[in-house]
Order: sequence, then structure tokens, then C-alpha cells
Amino acid sequence: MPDAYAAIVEPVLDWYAEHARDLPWRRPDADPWAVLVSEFMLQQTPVSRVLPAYEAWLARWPTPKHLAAEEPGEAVRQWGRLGYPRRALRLHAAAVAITERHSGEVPAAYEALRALPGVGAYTAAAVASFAFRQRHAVLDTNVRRVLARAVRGEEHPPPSTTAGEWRLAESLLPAEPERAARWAAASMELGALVCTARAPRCADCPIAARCAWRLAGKPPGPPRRGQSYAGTDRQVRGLLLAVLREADGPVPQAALDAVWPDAAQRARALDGLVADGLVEPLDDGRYRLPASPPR
DNA sequence: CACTCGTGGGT
DNA sequence: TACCCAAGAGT
Repeated sequence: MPDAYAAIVEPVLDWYAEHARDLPWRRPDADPWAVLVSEFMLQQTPVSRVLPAYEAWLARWPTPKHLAAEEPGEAVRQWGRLGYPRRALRLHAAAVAITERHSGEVPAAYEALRALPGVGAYTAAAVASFAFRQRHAVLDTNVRRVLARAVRGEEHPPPSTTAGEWRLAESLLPAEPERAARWAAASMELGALVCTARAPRCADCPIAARCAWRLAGKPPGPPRRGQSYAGTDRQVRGLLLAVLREADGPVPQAALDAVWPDAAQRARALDGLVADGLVEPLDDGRYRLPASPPR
């Protein structure tokens, strides 16, 4: 494609300068720890629900060392109803690793970030880019959708990230690190605010004139199977963990039995929570949030 | 690679 | 109202 950079990157950067949201983790006082916390919370969770949880978390644990000194169960409790509570456990484990291996400072190197619990390719690139202003391809669901439409002419990106998507993202990366970091945030913001999954606002899009998908008449992509929830183990796990979160201390078996009628599924869900280290069984038959990290 | 893992708001 | 799906990671 001829000069995709000028056709895509520059208009999106200009658009971002006008339309960027004032999010707390983008402000100058957001240090690398704050950025890391925001990225954990934003994994599969909308911004609007993260905002209050982010503020409360950092008020309680302003540095990795503060969190590392706590029991992991306290992280799970503070996580509240953000969903996917294993993230809380991994964020706690990351704080421990940062304290032990990096003197309590969030590392700047991509590989060191990637080695932290709960930090995958996206989060490592995002923290290196947003907190340390480095040059990395930051490929989240928003960017993948923007590129799928604007460049590939398809409504949705593939189910899982492909090598081709990474190649494309890297080919568009501005040479200057600061500019690359701004592009990362800008392309995500465009996907979040304009090039949305459901009802894209093409009239407000800075690259609509060159968007391959729009120019092709917005052909609908193949149907994608939705994630079912009602009646699954995930729902039962959520109900069980909610009881433990809201209790002050250990909870008797009967309190957990009350949340779901199917005893077999209930047992399977509870076993899963124990296996994940989210719940600790006591010798007296009661259960509690974990007091010590799983080794 | 396919599957699992929470929760709640938007359409 | 019933879906759809949201700054993914780990297995």
C-alpha cells in the first residue's frame, strides 16, 4: 500500500490531539505503577467501570511495595466486582515480583515487563509505551479493529491476534518514540470512541476517506460466537467469590452452598477457585480469601 | 489453537 | 428484551 503512514497515522494523531479523553492514567502524575494498575484493570473491562476502582486502588496501595506487603486475598477483596478476579491475584504477584526483582520500581524494559505475572504482549507494550514513552507496537482489540477495517477492509479482526497483524502494526509505527507512544494511544482511542465494534461513527472518523471497509460498502463479517454466561461455571465462581469478598473472615460451607442449587457444579466451581489460588480451604471446613500466595 | 476466566452497560 | 462485548492472559 502506498504511504499508508501518511494516510492513516497522521490524521489519527491530529484527531487525537483534539478528542483525547482526560483519563487519570494519562495525566502527568500517573507514574508507571499507576499505568500498570490501569492496564490490569482495563483487560476486558470498560473504562467507565475501571475509573472508581483505579482511584481506590492507588489510594490504598500507592506503590508496588505497599501492595506486596498485603495478603493476596486483600487484593481480591479490593478488586470488587471488576470481573476476572484472577487479575487481582496476578497484580498482587506482579507487585511482589517488582519488589523482589526490581527494587520496588516498575521495570521499563519490555522483556522485564513481559516476565511479570499477568503481563502479556499487549500489557508489556502498553506500559513501555504509555509510562516510559518507548516505541512499541501496541495491539489491543481497538487497534486490531481499526486496522482490520481501514487496511484489510474487514469488519472484525481475526478471533486471535495473528503474526500478520503484528507485522502491519509495526510497519505503521512512527520512528520517533514519543510520536509512536502518542500513536499507540491515538489508535486505541479511535477504536474506543469512533471505530466501535457495534455502530461505528464513520461520519466522525478522520480516516473514513481511505477506510477500505467503508469504501467497500461496510460488508458484514462472519458471525462470531458470543460468550455465554448464564449457567456456566464462571457464573457460579462469581457467586461463590462474592460471598467470600463480602465476608470479614472465613465462611462456613453452608454459606457457599446457598448460592447455587446444583451441588456438582458448585463443587467444580469451588475446586476451580481453590486451584486458581483465589480461595483457601481451612482445616475446619470453612473457606477464605487467600492469606498467602500460592507457591 | 481453542478454551476458560466476571461483570455490567449499551443497543 | 436478548444479546453483544469490553485497553487480554494463561493453559
